[in-house]
Amino acid sequence: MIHFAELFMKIKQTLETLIRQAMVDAGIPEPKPIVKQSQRAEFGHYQANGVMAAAKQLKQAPRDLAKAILAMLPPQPDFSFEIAGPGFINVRLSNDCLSRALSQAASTIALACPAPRRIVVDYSSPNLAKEMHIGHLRSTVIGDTIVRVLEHVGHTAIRANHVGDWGAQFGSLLAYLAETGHNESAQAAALSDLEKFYQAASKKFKQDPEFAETARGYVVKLQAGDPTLKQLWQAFIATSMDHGQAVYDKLGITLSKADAMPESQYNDDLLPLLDSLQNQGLIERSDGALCVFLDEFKGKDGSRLPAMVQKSDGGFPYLATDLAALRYRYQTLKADEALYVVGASQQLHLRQVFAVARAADFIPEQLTTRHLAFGLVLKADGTPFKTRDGADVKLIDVLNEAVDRAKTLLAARSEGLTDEEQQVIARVIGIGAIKYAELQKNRTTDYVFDWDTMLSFEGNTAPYLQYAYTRIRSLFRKSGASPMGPNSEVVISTTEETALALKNLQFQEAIDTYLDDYQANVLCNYLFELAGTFMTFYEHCPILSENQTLRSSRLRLAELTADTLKTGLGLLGIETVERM
RNA sequence: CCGCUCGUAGCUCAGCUGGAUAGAGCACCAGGCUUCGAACCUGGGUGUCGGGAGUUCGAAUCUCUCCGGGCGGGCCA
Repeated sequence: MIHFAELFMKIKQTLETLIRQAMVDAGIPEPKPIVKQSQRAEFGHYQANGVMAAAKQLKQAPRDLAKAILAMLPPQPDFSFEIAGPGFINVRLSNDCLSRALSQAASTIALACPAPRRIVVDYSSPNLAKEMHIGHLRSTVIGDTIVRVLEHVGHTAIRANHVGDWGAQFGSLLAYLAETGHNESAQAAALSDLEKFYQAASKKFKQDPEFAETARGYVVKLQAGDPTLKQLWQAFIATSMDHGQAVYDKLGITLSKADAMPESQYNDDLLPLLDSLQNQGLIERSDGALCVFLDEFKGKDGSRLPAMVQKSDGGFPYLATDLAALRYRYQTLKADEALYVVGASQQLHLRQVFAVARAADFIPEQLTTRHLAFGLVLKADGTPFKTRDGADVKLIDVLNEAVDRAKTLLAARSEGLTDEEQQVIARVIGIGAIKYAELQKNRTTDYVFDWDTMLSFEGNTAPYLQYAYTRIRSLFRKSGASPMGPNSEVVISTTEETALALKNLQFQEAIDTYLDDYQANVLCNYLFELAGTFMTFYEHCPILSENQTLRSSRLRLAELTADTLKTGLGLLGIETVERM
């Protein structure tokens, strides 16, 4: 008999353990059961694929070995096993087992994490002095999902917003303002004005070598602590941070100003860091700059790839800052793990950061570092997402458009909603659609941003999931039923009920799979399947017209589904509404 | 030239610690609302899994090679 309190939503693990033991008992030295959810209903609910490989090793007939393994299993009233094909073991859970698992389930909330870790998640990381643009969407949304899930399963997630407040871009901005006499007005300027200055400045930086030289001088002056420049700079930062927070609030991102760990905060660490590298003999002067050359970045032809830690003019490139930041994550934040939600274009850079930090012993072996890369945001025609004149699309404009579009669609479909309700619902749907469209695709590839797809309200979209949720809520409104609660009985007789019960019980497995590689599409697909399974159940299984036992059982099944949907969407940072 | 990454249905994408007949959504076609919300459900798929070779009982998945796209490769970040 299975102890549900322990195995609830850990079906796969339970089977894995069970079958592994049976394989050992059947004389297999190092068994790999390879338990997976079955792809087809005819192959049961789960299948173990490991018998064939083991049979090969032992030089036995696979089906005979499968039979021997099953013979080693203690009696299993909850599972039925079947040998199929060349030697698969197909497993089916009994309806009674599913029913008991659900009846004893307090909710679909995950179990406590057995080994909590401190995990720093670097995400969003906008450059200050500019408005946030569409390019910041991916890191922000992907990263926010990661911290939500980590916290959900009991880890300590430390949000790290590595905002760019300190570098050459500020040098050219300050130089430009000084040259054009805009210093006074810039002090009080809105961010959009600052951005214009910034664009003009970076254009000049590229075209005018003399100006570029001046700009670099300003960086050095700023880094040396020039009071006038510093005051101006602080005004820029404050304006930018306000803007950033407004975008986060609108997008429903859990970042706050307190999570900002700006580049400038590592300013005082850079020289000591350089010293440390020097003392360890890792530094080499090359063309006037200080570089670290590691063997692992050597080309086949012997060419060496430098990791530059100080420029020839004495300034520090971002590698130096990122090294200091990584060391800070270990020394000060006491991280067990550092995740970087940063674009794929930074792959080489981050590999260098990790490698140099390890070579210099800034971080210990057991601290795991991971670059969670993602691709670009493209338009439907496959070109980068820019305005017609090639400028970055402002993130706040995208969010507003999403809400506007959702409101239009809502007005055409919904009845009986007040303007105020429509406003709220349009925000939840519009923002949810953007986030879901982003998360639903594989993180690593480029992503096509398409309004019509994400807001079509059909197919694998946030509105479909939100709609499934409102249907369940409506059921409870309609019936006047009070919440069923954890101990209400679930009876399962139809295939639709079996499917829905099983799906609900697989929530934790979806989360586990997500945590392997932080691919949110795993969670999205799970929720989409859950919603689809519910819709099928809903169409085929009458609820309110049934007798008391069946009625409350099915209401409970619906309620559990609503809980799972709401929790799951919540992990993706997507809200639900009672009606839409 | 070197490195990383991707190439799966008309389109957007899953599947990749090797497993059964490669799956979804969109679009398209045909059905289903006097009954719990039809933003839904049911049925309809002849795909060189970029090409080739290799490893294996078995390859979309692993290895090699070629082709094609994207992104990187010392003084921007």
